Amino acid sequence: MVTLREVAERAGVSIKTVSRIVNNDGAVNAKTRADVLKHIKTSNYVPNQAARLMRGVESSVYGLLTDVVATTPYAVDLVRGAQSALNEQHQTLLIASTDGDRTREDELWRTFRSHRVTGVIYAAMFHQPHEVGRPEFYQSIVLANCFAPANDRPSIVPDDEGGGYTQAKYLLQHGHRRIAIITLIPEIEATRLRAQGMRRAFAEAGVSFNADLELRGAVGPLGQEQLVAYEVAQELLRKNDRPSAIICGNDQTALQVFAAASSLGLCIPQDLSVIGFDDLRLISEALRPQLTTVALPHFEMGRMAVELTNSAREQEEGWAPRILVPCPLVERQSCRNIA
Amino acid sequence: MVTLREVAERAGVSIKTVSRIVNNDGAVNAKTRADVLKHIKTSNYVPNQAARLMRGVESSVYGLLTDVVATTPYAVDLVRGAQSALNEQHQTLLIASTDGDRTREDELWRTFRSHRVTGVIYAAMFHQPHEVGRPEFYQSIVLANCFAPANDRPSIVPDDEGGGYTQAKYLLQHGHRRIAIITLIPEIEATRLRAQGMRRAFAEAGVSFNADLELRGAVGPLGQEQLVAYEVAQELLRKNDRPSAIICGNDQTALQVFAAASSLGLCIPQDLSVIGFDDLRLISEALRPQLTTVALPHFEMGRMAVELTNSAREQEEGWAPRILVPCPLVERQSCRNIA
DNA sequence: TATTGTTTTGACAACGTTGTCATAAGTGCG
DNA sequence: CGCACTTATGACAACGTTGTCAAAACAATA
Repeated sequence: MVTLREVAERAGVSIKTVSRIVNNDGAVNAKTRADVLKHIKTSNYVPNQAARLMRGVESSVYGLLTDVVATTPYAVDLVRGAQSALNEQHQTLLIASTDGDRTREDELWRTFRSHRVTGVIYAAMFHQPHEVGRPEFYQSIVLANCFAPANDRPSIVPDDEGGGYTQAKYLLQHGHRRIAIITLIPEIEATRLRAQGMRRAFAEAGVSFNADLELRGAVGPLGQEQLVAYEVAQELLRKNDRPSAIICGNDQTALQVFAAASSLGLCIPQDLSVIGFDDLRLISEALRPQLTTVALPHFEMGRMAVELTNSAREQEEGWAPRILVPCPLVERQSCRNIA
Repeated sequence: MVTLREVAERAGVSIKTVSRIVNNDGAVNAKTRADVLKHIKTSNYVPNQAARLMRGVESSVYGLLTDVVATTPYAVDLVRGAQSALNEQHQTLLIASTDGDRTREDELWRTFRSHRVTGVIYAAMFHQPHEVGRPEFYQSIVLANCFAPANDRPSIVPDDEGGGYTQAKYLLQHGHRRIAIITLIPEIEATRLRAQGMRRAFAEAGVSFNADLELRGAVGPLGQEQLVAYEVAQELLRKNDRPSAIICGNDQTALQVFAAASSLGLCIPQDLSVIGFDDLRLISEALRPQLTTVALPHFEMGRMAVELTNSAREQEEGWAPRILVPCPLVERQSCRNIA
């Protein structure tokens, strides 16, 4: 691998001069610069980051630590968002996954530290509390899609309460009164928050909330849950007083509701309105009719996490903002007005 | 950040002794080791990878360079597969995405080089040829889901021909004769290869292949194509001599075929058999009936890419294997026997 | 005890870069 | 020409680690 020294020898100048040119730093004679640049090109010189790091220059690498998030398609947008923000700073991303294993998590914190990464984003699959392994290691840790129980780490989470509110309000505004809800598993924070938001919307609209119509669309332990939305929806829709609309915990659930409806000869949105959550375009845009849903802004969360990492570094001990990212409505064709 | 020197001072030994203990290298007195280990623990010492790298130790980082693959849910499994293989070697993964921009790609090759990554996996979104930017830089580049036009780089690609064969053969074996095909866009290698495989299956079964039933399910430029499978399927299924089965280019297409069928009151699999491609479980397992499909083994490809990277390093110039990963059938409930 | 062999330890250089400081070369002015 | 000042360049140390080699400590043997 070509080094500064070699380039310097070939160009007949000192190492330092080449260094200056590579880093655009300090005054260099235009003629010298042009000449050295030529040699840099032809010799394919690339600076050695390790050597720079040793001199105390800040590493140009960020770490992304995930639990099982990398297993899910949701992750993609978060990573993409982070990358997009990092590109602008000419930084790259070191990624690793704990697979939910605490020992492995500790190990990975050490690995990141040994690489002297500039900052770390810890992203969780589910919006839930998470205690960071060794908080003393870093200034710049940001939690994404989860938060520190003691609120001593900056975090960035979706506004699930607002998302639930948006779902319910949208249907209420369209004249629906008999609205069923098919939820995610109750263990996760999102489920509780969204239910809260929905209740707020119902209350605002002066519509009484019918708890009988709130059903679980997934069962089983967190991370290995099974979708039962199809069966749940079928049961709901077979009733005489079937709901005119269904709020889904995610777009996959909505997909199953679509299937259940068509199995009973019901048309969407004529006979039933359906609203999803996540905006997994793979599903929401492929469905016919296309799915009206509330977007979980993973891309934005990834971007913001990086930005927050930068400011986290300068922040005072103990002060830890929790940023709520709004979940916007994405209106398509799966809901109708029944006013 | 604590250094070897500091630990050595506290423990009252030389730097080298601590180094030996950290690396489990060379003979150290048991008593000394125990004592030093204690100091390593309490001082939270973590070795500085940059300094190691400078001494010529091989970097413990691999690079994953993608075109737009990180944008797609398919990517997730590839990354996961790569990570799974790397975990076993205590290596981590540096990732970056070119977004299809050639200049950026060159830049990223340089970035990876400056980090002295051990090997690089270049993963493409579509199975297609790709000329690696600066082949002279690395020994250990492996292409995943794409291949070098000159065949001078090892690559690892799905066996699309076999996948197409599997799809067609499965339906033929189940007694179907009138089989429609809804393809991906023709620009990608996969489309051509799968068609080839299907023809082989038809020929083997002695069934004549009806080109009229082969239709495009997506239109538009590569990377921004639009799904029109719903409309295409509706048209197909309205005909008097409608097919008894449809082969889909991916699971999203199958999703649209499901929707088209139910819009016409047709039941799957009673009235129509559907087989997908990819096995995006998000879709294939959520659909009702669950989707019979052919899996695109991204996880395996990621794993194998890493392994191939290791052997690529020792390989001779010019010799470049192209490894085909089989695409296995995943049998679920969307096809029926009409024998 | 002297000798040999083995185990354990440490001094020192080197990796490639950048910051500090000094020197050399060039420029303008009285 | 001498002086101050600016611009351009280089010598050298330092970052934290590991490989090389030598020395020290200890054990075993004659």
